[in-house]
Amino acid sequence: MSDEKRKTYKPVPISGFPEWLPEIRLVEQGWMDHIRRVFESYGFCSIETPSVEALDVLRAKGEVDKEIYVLERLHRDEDDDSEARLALHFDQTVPLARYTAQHFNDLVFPFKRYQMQRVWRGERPQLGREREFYQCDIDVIGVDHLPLHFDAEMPAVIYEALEGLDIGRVQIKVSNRKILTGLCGALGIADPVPVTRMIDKMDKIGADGVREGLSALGLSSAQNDSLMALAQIKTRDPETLKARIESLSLQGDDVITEGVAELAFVLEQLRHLPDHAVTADLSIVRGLDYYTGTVYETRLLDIPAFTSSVCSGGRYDDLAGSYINKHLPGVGISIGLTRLFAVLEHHGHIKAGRKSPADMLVVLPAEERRAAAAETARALRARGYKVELYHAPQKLKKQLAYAEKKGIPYIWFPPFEDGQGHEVKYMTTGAQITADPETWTPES
RNA sequence: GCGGCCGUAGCUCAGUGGUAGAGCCCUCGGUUGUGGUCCGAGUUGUCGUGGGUUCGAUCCCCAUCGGCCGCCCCA
Repeated sequence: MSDEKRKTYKPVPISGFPEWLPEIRLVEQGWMDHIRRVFESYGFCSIETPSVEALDVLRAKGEVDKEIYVLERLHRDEDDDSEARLALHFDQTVPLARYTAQHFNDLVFPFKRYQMQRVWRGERPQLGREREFYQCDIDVIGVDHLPLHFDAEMPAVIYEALEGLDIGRVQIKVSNRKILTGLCGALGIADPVPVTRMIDKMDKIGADGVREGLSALGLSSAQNDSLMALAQIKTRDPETLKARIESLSLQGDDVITEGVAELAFVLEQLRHLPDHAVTADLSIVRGLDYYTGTVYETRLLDIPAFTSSVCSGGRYDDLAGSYINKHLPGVGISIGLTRLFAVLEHHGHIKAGRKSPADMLVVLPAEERRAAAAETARALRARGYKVELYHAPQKLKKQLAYAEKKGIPYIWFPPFEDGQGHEVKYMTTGAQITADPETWTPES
């Protein structure tokens, strides 16, 4: 190295592409492990699809409005069209559709799978809105028919997954699109999309805001009143739900009746969850156009700073119609893991873990003792501990400070001289006792 | 894609028309086999980039890039 200062690129974070320090990553990893365990406990199997799909596949469902990252080889021959254009997937539903169609004959239906992968969207980054983020999806796909039972299983799974993350009380809001779209039809509203989108903002801009918005869309005050009366229904009791819909005098519309029955069934199946955990909320619609029945959204009740949904999904009539000539209805829900994690981290709700996964640091007393210390470390590892052997025979002050900074809770002292025994030090209390690497277990 | 705010050490920020500081962090030391506290010493910046005004700009003006927030949409 010369005296002259080397030229360096200033390292800067890439906006929208989050990364964590080890002590935060440890927590995120713990979350993923927990979520995975819950998913598997309900029998969902894991699949992983490539980061990329053919661009045509991603666009097959008509969602061209998504900002898609296209993959390009630097040395691609300009005229070479032999390779399909690839792009990073923006969700896990489209890849699932392609996957299901492709492996249709080898899959067992109803196909229950989970998928925890990164997805990419080129939208403007903001807090809780990244360009690269993890989604944890569960979906169930049926052939021709999919029992409503699964619509009720989704919130049950998600409640368990989120409830174990130490993020306070979680509430899953459930609705059924048939009710609101049925009402739009009954009211003679030609294009229900802008109307439902406005109603979906209830949480954000309030009832008055929605009412104004609906008027601005050109609805009559009678239409407005009907919609608002419906959209403000919020209950977790199926009987109350039915009663309140009946009081709106909407009988006779088959679509609405069907939607109410489905939603009531879902609520009924979720009675085992705590009171706060589930509610029907008729203002929930979801933006995605392919949802046809049950829809979900999730709120954190104890963290007011977190206003957006951390987990949402719904039922769709036909998952893979673009890829296979079969009728495959499904229902799915997705945890926006990175959004959830990043926002909570930003607001100081994530308690940092340790900077190292190691349970203990084995001290290296002197170079001549390295072989013996390494043997001690192996013995402890063989008993299931995560063990780091200090790398150099430096002053103990340095070795202990190293362990302290990394948050390693136990220091193991192998013999410094022949004939001596082992000792272990508890960093939390400072206590140090003699111990045998073959039998020692930490006092709880 | 549209609108607003902001760009000074790794981080949080102060500061002045005459080429810069604090706290935290980091490194080393306070002798002989033991961390966290305390004390002492030390390193770090093209003051986002380019141009203009000026004898002189980090500070004034213009542009540009970048970041953050809101909207759209959504996890």
